[in-house]
Amino acid sequence: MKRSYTSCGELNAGNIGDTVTIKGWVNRRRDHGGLIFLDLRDRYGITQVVANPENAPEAHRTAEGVRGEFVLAVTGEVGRRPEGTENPNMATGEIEVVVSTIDVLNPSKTPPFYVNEESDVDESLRLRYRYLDIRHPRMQRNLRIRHQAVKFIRDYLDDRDFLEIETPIMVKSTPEGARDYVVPSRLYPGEFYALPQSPQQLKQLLMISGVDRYYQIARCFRDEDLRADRQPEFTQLDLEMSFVDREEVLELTEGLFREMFKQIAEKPLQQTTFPRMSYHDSILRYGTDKPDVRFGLEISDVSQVIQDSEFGVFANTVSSGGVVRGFAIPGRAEIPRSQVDALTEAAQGFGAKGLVWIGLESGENGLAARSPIAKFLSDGEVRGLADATGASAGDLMLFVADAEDRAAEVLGRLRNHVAEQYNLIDESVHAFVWILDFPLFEWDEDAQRWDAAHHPFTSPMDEDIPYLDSDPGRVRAKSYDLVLDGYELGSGSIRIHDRSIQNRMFGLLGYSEEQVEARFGHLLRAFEYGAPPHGGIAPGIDRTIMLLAGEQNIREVIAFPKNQSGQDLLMGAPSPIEPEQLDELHLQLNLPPEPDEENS
RNA sequence: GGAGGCGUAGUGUAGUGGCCUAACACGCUGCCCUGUCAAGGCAGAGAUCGCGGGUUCGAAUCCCGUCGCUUCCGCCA
Repeated sequence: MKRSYTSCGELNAGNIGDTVTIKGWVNRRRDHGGLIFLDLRDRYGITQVVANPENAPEAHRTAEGVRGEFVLAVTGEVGRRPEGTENPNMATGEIEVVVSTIDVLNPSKTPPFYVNEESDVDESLRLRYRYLDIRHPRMQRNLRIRHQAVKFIRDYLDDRDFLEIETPIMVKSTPEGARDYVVPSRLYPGEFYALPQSPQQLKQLLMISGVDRYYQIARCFRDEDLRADRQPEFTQLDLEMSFVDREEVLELTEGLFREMFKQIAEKPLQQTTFPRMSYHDSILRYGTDKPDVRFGLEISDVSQVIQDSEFGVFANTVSSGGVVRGFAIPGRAEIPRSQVDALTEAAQGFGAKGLVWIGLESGENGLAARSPIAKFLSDGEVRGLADATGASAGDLMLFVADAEDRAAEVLGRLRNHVAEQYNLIDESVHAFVWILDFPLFEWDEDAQRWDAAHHPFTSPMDEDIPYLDSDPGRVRAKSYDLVLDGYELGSGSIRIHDRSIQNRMFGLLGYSEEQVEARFGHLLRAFEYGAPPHGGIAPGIDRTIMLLAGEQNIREVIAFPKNQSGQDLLMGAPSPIEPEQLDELHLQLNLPPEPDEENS
């Protein structure tokens, strides 16, 4: 149904002569003593209103008392602005509403920050007054993009026979994974519901239920510390399909994201067919399982090249089982000392023992090295390093010698750091990439046992099943991560539907039969009644929208987010509850001691 | 839990040992002003420089502690 009044964005020259009523907030007021101009703002735009004391003395008197953010209903005739006073910067700049009456629907206090311009205001203040912050075009746009993306997802999946099904928010606590948020039970003293970390088990049950293609825009909860891309409650596109292999999940997901970005994103995709990379390759070439492939600086292993080097650090690292890896920065051979020091410091901050740099110059016999370790390097080694990293004269090579996983991590982070530092990221595109063939298990050093890398229902690759008992670290999973611009958007896998393999998984993870029964009994019983092969994925909605909107922080695409300390500054949560509420829930508080206030 | 950055009128910033009785812009209040659109002009109010302690003849400025925000590490099957 059309609204009964006119919005602030729709009037144009075609409406000249119409009598209209527009409603909205006062964006700006310009008082000329005689004429008063008011810019009225709503979601759809801004329209100039002019109050003339000669035509409408009463309305003019009202306009004198109006201030920013007052809510008005203005009635008047749409007029063409006088020759020479049109504003080409405004969508409605050809016209104005010549006031006959102004109705102040509500006054406003002076806002604590500017609503009529974008400025870099302290985020706590924005969050405390989020309802004012959301009046900004930036937030309006972000929330609109979010709506469009979610609507696109629903339409796309609806076209492909998916059913959207809601699963409970109050579920059962499982000690797996992240810390649970829990809800005390009034009816069962001492017992608790948990909020879902994801609807993982429920969607698998829906597959057994014959739903066959399920999705949900699912709210998930994890009681872990926050980051720029992590909130304690967040939204996933949770989806699952029956009778599919990995390829079908990848194709469905890839199609969805490709079309969604084509329709909504402002930037094109670097490649419309998402590149695929094994976990192993990603760690080797990018030092991370969520590579940003919008820039080069690819990492190479040069251990073979310098294993016999006279430079002891290199040779010794390799002979003791470590690696030497590095990458080249094009055109930076002449790097000043201060920048070398800064890079070294950064690398050490990432966990490196040190950083070797080699500037390549053209010399008499080909390449010459400018480096503190130049005197230890043969011409052949310099050439070998250049070949391995793809460097040529004028480029700067950086190397780290360490244990394999440490070297990979340091270089991965250094690669991102350098790209940012030297502006090497192609910000004009989005780059998706699939990371495949993750290991099924990770070794938990603290607990001295194998842990599920994804979750315990992830299927091993068929050809790796023989190594389940003999060499668990070698077993690859039928799992996959969708990565965009260096952010992990989501993970998925083909699940185990074979009870005997599931039992072997639990055995390897060190669960006793009692633990298995207590945690997963319901799911395993369901698997005994005809579970179809199935698999799915769960991309994060907030991160996707963040990247679609070009934001650096998911709080910018969430209407009412928590701050980094996990507080809702607008509502004031968390907060104490009444003793009566505690009693009803059979709870007693066991608070940490108050900090000593004697010295304050 | 750890590391870095930040904290000065309502907002954004300047000021890094005395010239600070803390400056500038916007906002706010009052007056003037009939074609502005970041309107303009004049006048004015508004800050115990996050908080506490210390060094010093003297601290927004240096030191110590503490609190808040933020980014990262740990954590996030």
